[in-house]
Amino acid sequence: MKRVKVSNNVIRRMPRYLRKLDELTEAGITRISSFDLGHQLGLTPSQIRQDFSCFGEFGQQGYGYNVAALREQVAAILGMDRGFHAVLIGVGNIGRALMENFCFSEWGFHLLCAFDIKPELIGTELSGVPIRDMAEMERFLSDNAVDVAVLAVPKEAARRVTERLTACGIGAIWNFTNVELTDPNSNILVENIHFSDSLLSLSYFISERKDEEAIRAAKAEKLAEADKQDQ
Amino acid sequence: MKRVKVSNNVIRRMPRYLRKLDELTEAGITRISSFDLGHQLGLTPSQIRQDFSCFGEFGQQGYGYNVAALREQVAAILGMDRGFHAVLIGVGNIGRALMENFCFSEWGFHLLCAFDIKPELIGTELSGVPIRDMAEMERFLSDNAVDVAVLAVPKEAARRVTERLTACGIGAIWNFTNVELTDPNSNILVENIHFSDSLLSLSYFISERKDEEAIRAAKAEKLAEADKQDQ
DNA sequence: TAGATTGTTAATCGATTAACAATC
DNA sequence: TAGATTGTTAATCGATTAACAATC
Repeated sequence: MKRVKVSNNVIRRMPRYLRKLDELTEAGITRISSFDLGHQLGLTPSQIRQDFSCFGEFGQQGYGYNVAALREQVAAILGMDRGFHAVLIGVGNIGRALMENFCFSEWGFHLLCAFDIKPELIGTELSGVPIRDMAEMERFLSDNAVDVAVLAVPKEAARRVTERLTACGIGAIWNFTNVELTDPNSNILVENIHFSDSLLSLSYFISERKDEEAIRAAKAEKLAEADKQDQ
Repeated sequence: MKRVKVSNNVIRRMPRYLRKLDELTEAGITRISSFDLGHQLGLTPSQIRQDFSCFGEFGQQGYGYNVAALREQVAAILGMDRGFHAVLIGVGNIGRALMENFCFSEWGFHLLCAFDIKPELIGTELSGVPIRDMAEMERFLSDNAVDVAVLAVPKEAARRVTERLTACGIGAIWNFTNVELTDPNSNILVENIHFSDSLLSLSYFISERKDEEAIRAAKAEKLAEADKQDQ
């Protein structure tokens, strides 16, 4: 597989391709053209072909793409076959929801264990994943090759825990706290799930639409009034 | 406030500005230049100024931006002062986590109620929010002005519930299911929280970095070998 | 006033789209 | 073979960056 520098936009589209390809597989569809795939995702055929061509030649002239083969290629591009190791920090509501509902292995990850400070949780298991004492985190991280720390601690603890993780030399953080961890000096990879950013973007779009509707309504009313005066 | 067509990228940066401005406020900082703000967010001063200039003139030559005033402008841009109404569909782990931990009102939203099908939940409250029977959803939506449905049902139910919501004429969905709801025919606003997309993007970046490291290591080894043969 | 910093126009850069030869 | 559709090159479009006059 090619690995040239690929733009962020392309990379962010890859998981969507994966999801769509899985959906097609489930629907029993075995081949698809860039035209149809683009149509289903709201993208142009050109973009589909450009995106995949960043990584190799996965299609066939006159045929299109084989769904199963393309799915495997996308999975490989995303690193789903690498078996990365993750640990979860913080077994609050979000942490528990992740352990109980989010299937790490479906995406190629192994969740080794979780950490928390609550004594009643320490030593127990959830969905087969052991919960350890937060105090043992450093030791565990030095004894085990861990690729990602899933950060699900309360807001107030976010920075302190991040410092500890950085000190351990962790390479990546999947950040569920509403704290901006991005640090220009650090080269740790941070991927954020910012619920509030997402909701506020939606809030913007709803506002925009309401304003547009209000303008349309005002125009319509003005028109109706003008009509009435004309008569 | 201006409301010209603003690009998606600009809008997605607004919530980050809001967060940073809140952080500055908490730290007691009352003014900031585009240079400093950009530095703290990893953006150029030009971009900061361009972004805000989409909505008006919020700064002052020779001074910069007043943190509190800018924060209020950004909040208004995002529609945080509009008091949008939301309902939650599905009180599983994610739904419960949202009710217990996510402060809708902090972002200007009112969570009116939640819906579920489990009899033991119906009629109870969580964080002061009543849980109703899913069967009453249509009636509730026609009796109340609801701007957003927060979709947190199991994967299998996602499409069916979306159809019901669309039939009710709901304007926006905040989608926590791992299902691609985007429908080219519908003009419903959909904002996705796709955990797996986020993790897979991170997976890509980790893979990329590991590959780069492997290449570097291979080069170093080759060099060392060449050196040994030279001696 | 002098220094700082904005808002905006112009220049650059990068991403998307279109076009088409290659070929299954 | 003819039709379909790729991969890639060139053209277009849009977003970011740089520059600078305006002005606090």
